Formats: sequence, structure tokens, C-alpha cells
Amino acid sequence: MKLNELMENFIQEYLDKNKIDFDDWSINQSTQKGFGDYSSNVALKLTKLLKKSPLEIAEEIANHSNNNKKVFDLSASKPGFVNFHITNKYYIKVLGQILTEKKLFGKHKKLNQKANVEFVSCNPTGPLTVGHGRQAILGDMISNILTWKGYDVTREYYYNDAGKQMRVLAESCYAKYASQVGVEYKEPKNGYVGEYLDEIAALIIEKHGKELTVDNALFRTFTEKEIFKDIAKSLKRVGIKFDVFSKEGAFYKNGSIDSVLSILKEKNLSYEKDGAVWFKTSDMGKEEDKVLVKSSGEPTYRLPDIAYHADKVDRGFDLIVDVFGADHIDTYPDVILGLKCLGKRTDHIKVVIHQFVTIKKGGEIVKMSTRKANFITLDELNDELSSDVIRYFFIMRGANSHLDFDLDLAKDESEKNPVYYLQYANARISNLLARYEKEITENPKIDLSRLIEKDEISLIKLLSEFPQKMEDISESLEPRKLATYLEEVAAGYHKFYGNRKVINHDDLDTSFARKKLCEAAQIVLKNGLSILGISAPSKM
RNA sequence: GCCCCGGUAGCUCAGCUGGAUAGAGCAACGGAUUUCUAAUCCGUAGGUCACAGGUUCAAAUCCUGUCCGGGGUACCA
Repeated sequence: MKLNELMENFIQEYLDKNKIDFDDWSINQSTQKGFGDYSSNVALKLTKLLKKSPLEIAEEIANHSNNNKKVFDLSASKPGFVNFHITNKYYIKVLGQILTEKKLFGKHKKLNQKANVEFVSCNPTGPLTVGHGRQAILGDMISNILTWKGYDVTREYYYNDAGKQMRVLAESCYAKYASQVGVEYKEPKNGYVGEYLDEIAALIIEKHGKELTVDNALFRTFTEKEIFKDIAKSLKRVGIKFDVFSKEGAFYKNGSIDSVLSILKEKNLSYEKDGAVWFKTSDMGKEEDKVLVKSSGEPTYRLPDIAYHADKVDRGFDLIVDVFGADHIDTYPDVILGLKCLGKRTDHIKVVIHQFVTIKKGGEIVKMSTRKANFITLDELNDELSSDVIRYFFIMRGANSHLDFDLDLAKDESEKNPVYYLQYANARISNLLARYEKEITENPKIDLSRLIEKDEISLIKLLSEFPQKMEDISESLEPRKLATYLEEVAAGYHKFYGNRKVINHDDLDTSFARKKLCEAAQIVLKNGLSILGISAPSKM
């Protein structure tokens, strides 16, 4: 049984025995030293009900019969906490478990459930920016976390290959083409102007000659293909691959957009006004109705989004995660509403919203716009920093906080990036283990209970928390928490390493036990780093 | 206008489903090194948790209001 269950049972037994019906209590890690490893507020919460002083209740609970003396001792402390002191014996047992389970330690067994994670999903109108990078890495790590949790994960990229944006892109590309072949053509209003389009135009000339006219479909298809190639390349450089690409166009072709419209109309949830089709969102608690089909006859993004999500639901995933930028905060509820109106299941959809990245360059905040081409690309970042550093950089802040990305500082600080701290801990262990094998050839008996020093036990304690940590993270979908945890593990290891000599010819039994602890620390570090998609080199 | 996020050490940020004496990294200062890889460790200093009310045995954490900063807000996606 898990540790937290054992502790919960202990308190529950007390409540049952005294016929107290009460469940508003919890057990938390103790923040203060000297009060055990975990503590419960149950006594404090019970004061009103029992009309006794909290300390008195706490003492009563702490003193009631404990069937788990091998796992924990108890104490009560002011103002009324029940403290659990976990025994070394228990930790030693977990250490043995880590060493046996190795790569599987903390990993959930197969759930036989499918999860879909949609992320990046930006239209192929230009290279990926640093802003997209945050989402790419966040989504990738969330996918890893869900895989670790036991899901079969599909990574999906959805984009619009059919709308106005792509038309403007095609025309912008033609404008570049025209200027290169010496034909007069006015650039479209709000067109794209980035240099990448010059290159694509040149490529079109090279492959298809100079005689093309503006209505040639190549300017759309070729450009889309080229830009997409580029996007895929940028993603690959930070270790990201997608399983499925869904195109908006497909939902026009297979009729699902029409069918969404007709269902909504049938249910009297849409109406026509000013030549447009409106979604009666105001009937469902929204402030105003939203447009589904513009008066031009073109749907807004909302409609295909609903059709696309309906398709995802129909594909039978047990969990659907959408990773969106902050601009979707107002819009995704419409999509969910749409699904509900179609009678689709929505309770298994999780939306992770991340705030935007603001870029500083030369001390100035850069307003990013793909259209105006004053963006910083993920590739530029990649040219300067390693994939490991980039991955870590993006999740060092919570997704829900703005990320001020100072490009100069990132380069400057890449040497100080905490990712090296983690990697160094791992490299240190590798080196030590190799050295151990070389120097000590005897095979002493395994006696892990020789680990009794404070720094040893607290390291094991940290390691033992890994499975629960992953459990929490797979709920909250916050990779940052894993990074923070791994930093603690690395710190715990470095501390242990500084205090204790592992290789000691005069005490082989202790040496061996310590070596085992090093192995366990490495197991947890490597497992964690693999989830973050960060390498664990054995030498640095 | 409406919506979202943030305001915690000099700087960058953790902590926020309420719990005990508010943490880490960087920067500053002092120490440890014939190294099991110092990309490390130990210590010192640094705080009115934006402000004001409220709820509670208990508030950085929850509620209300105010101020400041960032972002979003189309018949663009």
C-alpha cells in the first residue's frame, strides 16, 4: 500500500473507532523541521465538533493503536498537529524498490486508454517563432507525461489550409515572385513580408519558371509545403515529432462542417442575420452571439474548430488535451459549447492555456507579428542554444505566467541554466560508478540499512516521492513541477556527495550501500529527464 | 468597456485545493579544494508576501475593493 494511504487509514481508523463522521482534513508534508515528515490538521479541524482543545485531540489520535510501527511513529505538537515520522526502515525498503524497478520506477502501468494532445497548431504562414516554441515544448512534455501515466498518446497538429490567411499568403508570395521576375504587382494589404517568402519565390522561379500568373495554385500549395517543411525541421531540432496532422480543409470536403451547421439549425441554436449565420451563444450564458458563417459565405474559425473537435471526440480518445495560447481564452468555450450542442461528450477535454512570450532584444520589447516579419524564430534560438537549454528555459516559468524572454540574457545565462545542474549530477554519478567498478572488485553483501546518515535518508526520501510527484503532475499537466523536483533531487545528491565518501576500501559494506544509493538517484534523474526530453550525458 | 495573467529578497521566480519560524537560483560577502568531476558544497546578509478591508483557531494562499504592470478582446486564426 502507498504511504499516503497508510497514513490516511490510520486517521480514518481513529475516526471510525470513535464514530466521528468527518472528512474535512488532510495530510501534508511538514514544512518545519523537527515535526516529522508529514502532518495532519485533523485535530485542528475537529475542535469545534468535539469541543475539546486541538492539542488534546491530536494527542489522542497520536496515541491510538498504530499497526504500522514499521512505517511511521507519531507525535502531537502545538497548536494541534498530528505528526508522522517515517522510519528509516520504510525508506530503505523504497530504495530497494527503485533499484529493482529501474526505468519503470514511478511509471504507471498501461492504462489501455488513448489520449490526444493538440499543440502548436499554427498555420503555415511563416517560420515558428519563439512564442510557438513555448507551446511546442509545453505540449511535447505534456505528451510525455501522459505516456508515462500509461496513455497511448497521439500528438496532433491542426492547421488551416483553406482560409483567408492562406490566400493572403499565396498572394504575398506572388508579389515577391512578381518583383523578382520584373512584373509589376502591388503587395496585398496586410500581406506577409518576411524574407522567407523571397526565398520561396526564388525557389518557385527555379522549379517552375517565370511565366506563372497570380491565380496559379502553386503559390498556395508550394508555399504551404515549403513553410511546413521548415516548421517540421525547426520542431525536430528541439526533439518534437507529431503523429497526426489534421487539416481544416478536410472538414469542408467530408461535409462535417455542413452537418454541424444543419444540426445547430435544426436545434434552433443558430439563425441568420445581416447575411451571416450566428450561433446563439447568448442562450447558453454568453454575453453575445457569435458568428459561424460570415456574410461572405466563409465560415469563421469557430465552425471548423467545432467540426474538428467533434471529430476528435468521435475518434474515441479517453482524454483530449488542447494546448492553447492566451488568445484562445475567450474562444475555446464556444467550441466546447458547440460540442455540447451536438450532443458530444466534453468532460474528458482538458485545456491548457499558456500566457504569451514577450521578447526582449537589446533591452527593447519586440512586438511579434508573423505578418510584419519582426519576429524571432525558434531556429535563431536553436542556432545559439542547445535543445536541452531551450527546453528547460521554456518550462522554468509556469505556463500561466508571462514569459519575458530576453534573448541576450538567454545566451548570456545559458551557462548558468539550471539544466546543467541536473545534468552534472547525473554525470557525476556515472563517473563515480565507473570508478567504483574499477577500484572495488569485491562483492560484499547487500545491506542498504547501512545508510543512516541524515543526508542519505533525506535523499532517499526525495527519491521515494517521485511516483506521487508524477501522479500529481499527470493531473495538473505542469512540467515545471517536475523540473523543480529534479532540481531538488540533484541538490540532495550533490549534498550527499559532498558529505560522504562512497568509495572506501576500509568499509566495503557501507561503500556498496552508498553505491546503490547513487544508482537509485541516477534512476530517478534519468527517468525525470527523459520525460522532459532532456539528455542525460554521462560526461560533461 | 469586458476578459485573462501577474505584483513575494537587489534581479529572475517557486510556494497559492488555508496550517507551524515565507523558499530557491543569480548577484554580494565569507569559507571548504593534494577532488570519488568545484559545472559542487557550507555559511552571512537580504522580506510590511502591492495596498485596504473581510472570513477563520490559523491568510502570501480564500472573498471584496483599490492601485500598478503585461496580454487578450474582429463577420482574423
